[in-house]
Amino acid sequence: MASDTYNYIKIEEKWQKKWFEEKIYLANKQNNKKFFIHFAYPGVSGYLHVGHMRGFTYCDIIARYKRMQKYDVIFPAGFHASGIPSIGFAKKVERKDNQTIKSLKEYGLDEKHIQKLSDPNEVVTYFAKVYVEDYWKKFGFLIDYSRIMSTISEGYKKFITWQFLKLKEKNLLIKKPHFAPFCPNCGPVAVDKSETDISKGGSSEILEFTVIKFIMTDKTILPAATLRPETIFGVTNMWINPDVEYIKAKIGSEKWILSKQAFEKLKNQIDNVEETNEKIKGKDLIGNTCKIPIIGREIPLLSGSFADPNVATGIVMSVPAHAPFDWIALVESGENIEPITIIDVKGYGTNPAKQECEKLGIKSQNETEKLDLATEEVYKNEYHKGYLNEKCAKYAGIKISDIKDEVKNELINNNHATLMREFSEEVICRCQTPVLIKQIPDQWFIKYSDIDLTDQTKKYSESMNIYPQDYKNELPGVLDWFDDRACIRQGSWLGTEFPFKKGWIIEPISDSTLYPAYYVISKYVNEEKIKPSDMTEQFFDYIFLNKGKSQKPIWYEIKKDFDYWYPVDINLGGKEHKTVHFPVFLMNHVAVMPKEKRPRGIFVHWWVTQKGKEKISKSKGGAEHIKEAATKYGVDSMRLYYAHVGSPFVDIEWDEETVTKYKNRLANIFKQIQSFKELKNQKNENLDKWLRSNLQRTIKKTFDAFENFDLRVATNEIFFEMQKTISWYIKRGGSNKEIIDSFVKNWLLLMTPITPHMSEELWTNYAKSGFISNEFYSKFDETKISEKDEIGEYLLQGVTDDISEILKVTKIIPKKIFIYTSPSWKQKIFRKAITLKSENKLEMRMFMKEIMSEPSMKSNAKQVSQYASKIFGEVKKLSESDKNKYIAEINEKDYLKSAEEYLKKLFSSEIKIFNTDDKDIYDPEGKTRFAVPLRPAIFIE
RNA sequence: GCAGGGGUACCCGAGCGGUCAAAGGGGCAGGGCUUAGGACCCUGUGACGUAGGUCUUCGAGCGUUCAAAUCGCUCCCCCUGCACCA
Repeated sequence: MASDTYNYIKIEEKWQKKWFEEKIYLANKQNNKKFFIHFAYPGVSGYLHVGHMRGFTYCDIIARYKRMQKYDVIFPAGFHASGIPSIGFAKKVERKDNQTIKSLKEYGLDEKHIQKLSDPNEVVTYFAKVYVEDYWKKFGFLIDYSRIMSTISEGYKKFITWQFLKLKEKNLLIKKPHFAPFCPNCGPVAVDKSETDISKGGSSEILEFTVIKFIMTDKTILPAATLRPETIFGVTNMWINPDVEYIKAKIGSEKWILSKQAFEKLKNQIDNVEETNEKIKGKDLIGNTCKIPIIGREIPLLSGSFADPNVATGIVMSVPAHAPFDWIALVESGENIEPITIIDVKGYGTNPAKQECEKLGIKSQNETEKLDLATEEVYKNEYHKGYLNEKCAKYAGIKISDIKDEVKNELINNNHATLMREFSEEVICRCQTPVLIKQIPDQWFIKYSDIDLTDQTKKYSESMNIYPQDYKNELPGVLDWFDDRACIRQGSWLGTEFPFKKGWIIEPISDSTLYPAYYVISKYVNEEKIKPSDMTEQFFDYIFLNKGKSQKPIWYEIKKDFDYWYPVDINLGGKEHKTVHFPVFLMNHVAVMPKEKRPRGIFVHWWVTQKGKEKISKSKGGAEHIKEAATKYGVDSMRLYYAHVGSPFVDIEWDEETVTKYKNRLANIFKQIQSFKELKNQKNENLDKWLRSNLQRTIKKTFDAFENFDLRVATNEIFFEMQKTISWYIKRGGSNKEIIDSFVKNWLLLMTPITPHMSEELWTNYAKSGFISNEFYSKFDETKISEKDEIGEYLLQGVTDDISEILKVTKIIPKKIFIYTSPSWKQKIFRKAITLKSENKLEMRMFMKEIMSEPSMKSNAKQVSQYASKIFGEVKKLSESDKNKYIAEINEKDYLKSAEEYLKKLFSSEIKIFNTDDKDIYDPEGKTRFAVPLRPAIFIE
């Protein structure tokens, strides 16, 4: 294979081997300025796909850029192994889940190894290796691999234990009852969109019903569950499903009638619940009456088939004036009951429910879809615009949005009601059992609602570098909204035992808030310079809080490290972390760490999705294995793809063809750079200076973009603009070895953070020694900027465009092209105007006077005044950069002459270049009069 | 309802007061290279135009400005989170 072919597989392997053998990734204290970057470590839940690599790649790009800017970069990584994912994975292996076994086999594991993975700890060990070897190293990441850690390691657990001791000290651990999803079979489960624990209902939410105790004549309680307790004043009747067999239960000292299903749920939520053997058919209840608590009004029990025994208590209170379901059921029942309107809303008459039903043409309680719509509409209007009316006694005149909780609390406080939690949709556990909501009487929480903590964090976040800006603006709101978080779980979870309650495990969000600090220590643990058993409270207090004294020399060494590297400069994570991980990351730092150790920056990136904005997933295809993709497209191509295909702050769609295009582009650049070797060395003063100048401008632009973590802009400059620039230079006939060399050298340096492997290869080809990854950037050199030559090329570009345009329109095949640059008097006038404008003194009368004061102008007064007035308006509109262009002293004729050969070739025509001031100009059509500065006149024959 | 983000040429997407008929891809059309190959290169791709021009366009409509895709207001539509919905 020829050396100029882009054999990315070989190249990537070769350089990774070298980097990792020489451990160039180690964080060293050398330059006295440091940069700490890390990504939100991944959970260990199985093989990752190409989407995950986006954020990791951003991190490596930034880290590599910073190290080339002479920062001591520390870029550590680890695994979030706590929680259930790895247990879930092990369980799947144990029960021989087809998908799982298949994927493991595809990855090349043998039976024996697969068997081992029924142990969660083995799962973590295995995937930790896959992540490091097959993902991170394959992508050439200069992660400090000496610091790799996992959240279930002994050392880490010590660290988390310490953190919770500190939280307790600060009174940020509190105890209160909690209601959590629970599977009777498997214990606690997490209900979230990823559905790791469950097989159905991931988007379900926990609703809080108020169960109002209606009293029957024999004192039995008829508990009606509602989300709108304030409507109690408008209740006209109850709905009982005639086809359901209800049961009687003892709740405390009370006797309740409710559905069997409701009872099963309540058993987990309320104490002293006991089933009796008594049952009663729904239809037997109908016809009885009961009393509304507080109000005492007596109401009938009617037949309502829509009362679902699976929802809440199975018994529904009827508010026909405000609930469309109730209204329609009432109409259908044929009962002569008058709805009671208790909420006045602008835009509604006396019966909002009826009104909405009529609007939507609802005729029957079976039209649930329409009824849901109507309900939503009524509620929306009432909640925001409604006031309780005079029928609501002391609550009259109060806005619904303000009253809701008040009514609820009064009912509860007077034992007229209680609460019941219920999922908004059915949730089924992985084991196929329905998930319930269970009360945990004294759950521990981290008190994120703490006002002082919240305020401090909000205030601090203002001083941080947060990307994108939108998130920075959003963050204070998120911090306010963030409520206490239950921080321990009981069940089969991996993690650290909670120091204040035996057998309970700290849950995974709470154990990953301060973890970047542990990267400083993990190195010493990995190297066995300190044993987890030595990592006591005093140890961490000393390292992190500067409390107490160093008890061993190694303590001092670690502390020096911590003080050098900490705080975090950038914590980078996907948008899913915006409302969970990042807020707790900040709040814990603010709560526990000294002020100067608080994080300095957060970078949020969006996702890689599949076509149609679907979240990438294996079942829907497109989730290419990272290892395969790396072979298919090349790692550098993928890095370039991530960096360039979209802004970091939008979702991008994974598209194989697009990745292929990037691969081709890289191959082109690779070949192009190789081809420069064959150029003959030849100078071309103007052009050379132009290239040199352009290079510096690009460097400036690229650095600026990188400094703002504007990776896409930087990448665009490097891989698109720079290629255009050098192509133009070559096309124009540029061939100066020294200049090209310097351009290429800088180009390769700039490319390195994004496509490090290719850069290394070309760097060696260019007979440079050492790793380009270890090189430093040279500073932007303003002295190499040559405005004149930049303008010259701008002029030339304009001339060629104009000629092309003329040729296109006239369809002439040119024999001779005449170019006339503008006469000096026009240039003078133009410059004059610009100067005056810059001084803010451009005014017509003065302008003319000043021009005419020159004798040479007077002799040409007519043309001069014509031109001056024409230019007057134009100059007023000029932008700053245009002004610079026009004011520069450039000999247009000479510049164009230097490009004569190029023009000749380009148009296959003879080229004649004149200045309008020249004598004996050939100008049969008097085109010279059109010549203006930087816009020569053209005549073609 | 609250909060946030959007609507840009055939498509994806950048731009976010003048350098914008609007980057960059892709698609399409033509040409080149060639073992005429889905690789690569060049040209074109709003309309009109036999001289470098003119006209119309950045969801819709008003407005601010010498100047608006870019700023303000109103409206329509899409997405995300939260709230809410027996």
